[in-house]
Amino acid sequence: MPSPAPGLPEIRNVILRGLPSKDLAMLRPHLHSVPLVMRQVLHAASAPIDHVYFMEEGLTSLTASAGEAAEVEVGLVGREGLVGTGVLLMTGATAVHRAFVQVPGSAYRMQSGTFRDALSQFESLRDGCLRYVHFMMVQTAQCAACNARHGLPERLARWLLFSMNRIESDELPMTQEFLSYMLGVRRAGVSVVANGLQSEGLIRQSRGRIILLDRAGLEAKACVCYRLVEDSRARIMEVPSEHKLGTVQYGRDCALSGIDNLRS
Amino acid sequence: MPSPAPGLPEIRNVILRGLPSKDLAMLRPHLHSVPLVMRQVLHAASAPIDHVYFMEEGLTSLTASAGEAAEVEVGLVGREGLVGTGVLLMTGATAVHRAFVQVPGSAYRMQSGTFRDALSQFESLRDGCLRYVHFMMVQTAQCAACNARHGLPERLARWLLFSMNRIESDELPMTQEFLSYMLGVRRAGVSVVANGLQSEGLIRQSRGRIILLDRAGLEAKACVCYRLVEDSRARIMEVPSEHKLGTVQYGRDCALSGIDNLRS
DNA sequence: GAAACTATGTACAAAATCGTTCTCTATTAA
DNA sequence: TTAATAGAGAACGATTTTGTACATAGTTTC
Repeated sequence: MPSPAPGLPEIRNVILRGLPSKDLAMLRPHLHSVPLVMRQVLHAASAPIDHVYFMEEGLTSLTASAGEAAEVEVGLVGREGLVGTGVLLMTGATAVHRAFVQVPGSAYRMQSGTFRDALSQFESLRDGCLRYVHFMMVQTAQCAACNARHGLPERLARWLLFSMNRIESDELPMTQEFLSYMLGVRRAGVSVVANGLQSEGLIRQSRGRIILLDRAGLEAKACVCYRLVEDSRARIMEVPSEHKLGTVQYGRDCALSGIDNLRS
Repeated sequence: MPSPAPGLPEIRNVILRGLPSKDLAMLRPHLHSVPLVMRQVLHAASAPIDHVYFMEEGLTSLTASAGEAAEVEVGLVGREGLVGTGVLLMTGATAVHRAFVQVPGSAYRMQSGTFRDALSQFESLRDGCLRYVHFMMVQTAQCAACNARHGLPERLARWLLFSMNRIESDELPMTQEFLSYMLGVRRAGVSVVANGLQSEGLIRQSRGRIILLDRAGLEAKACVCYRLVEDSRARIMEVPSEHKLGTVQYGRDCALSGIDNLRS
């Protein structure tokens, strides 16, 4: 990891890290670091988006409504991304989805108006954000295909791996109840499948926590969607311009911190 | 319908119609009208996109791969849209999906390089296209949610209505085989459900053709997803600037041509 | 007009998922 | 310490979807 500029906290967000330092310096005064607390709603569905959030840590979930009290997840945002993409795409945009915090963390927040001004001024920012929109489309589309064709075990494995990659941890603070909600299935169904994974030694669960024990094993359980989306992320988001700050590739050959003392 | 400028064919594409006539005139030399033939592939998955297509007539389907010979539809493009959105979002973009022609028609084609140049020159074009990307995200996300939560009958009804709206016709040239492919389900399943709809008098089928008999009835069968996506399309794509050319709102209260002589 | 092909209708057992309900246990609150 | 609550495991039949197979009816080809 490169050390931060003196006096300034290090930036972890992949989009911001991809900006030329000159541009970043000019944007900096408008980026306010805010904590993200559990269940916090960053924007509601069909409501105006008043801030965008460059994720620094934690995990945010985007959901679409499938009728009465049935929300299904259509995207996950970690430090590679931005919550509030609607602002990029349309003046006075109201949100397509609901965005809420799944795993607490922090983000750099910017007012939507300021963000729009910044977009027209900085090509680097525009490029980085549009690139991220591209990735989000891949993610959502693959989610659609996966929901149509793949069984619960494969989808659950995919979701666990993808989420853990987003927060760069082998431990996921998440109840089965919530998981079922995100996948659009029954809670009891998740219970059965998760137990299967546990008895195969791939994960370990305890009330509201899921711990990865065997990454390779879980990847073998997941459907191709996992690999497709992760590879897309690497291709789309890990651009040459980020080289100067170093690159992180998770999920392929990068050992995550702490994986060893969790094994067994 | 407004009459076209003398000597020029009328433009039907919603994005192009939304452009100021001055901008459109400058783009015109780079827009080449091309026919779209059945099953034509406009771009393959993970291949470079060399042209973008502003749809004029017909229907193009975007699919994502869910493994071995399993493609699932994640979006439909009619004359409201553009095929090749990847070019907007990323320099040297390779396609996320496969795009192929479901219902023959025509489009205005433009070279990707030219399109990129045009985007940086014309704010109106950039706005219109990004707006469309926004709608595509809504569509794909709703598809993901729908695939997760809703049963085959609802999804089939949704698909039929949405497709017919896209081509502005009550008749859809489409086999059950193909339908099943798009929805990611068994062909026999579609057969049973479609028969149900037919015996309820909502549609009529004959080899490779589906005819809408009772729009209101079919809308009642469809899940909320249909309404959500159509409403989004109206909100996002039917912008004030299109007023000067007249606006079309399908699916809500607009009687489609020929609906009467098909009834009964 | 016969043959070949394509699209559709139908059937049946196997599997997956669902909705529901009931425990049991770990954690939290009083 | 006790009571209340939330998370997880398990069981039930009901429903949906699957995989597979075969029959029938339009359509095209020769």
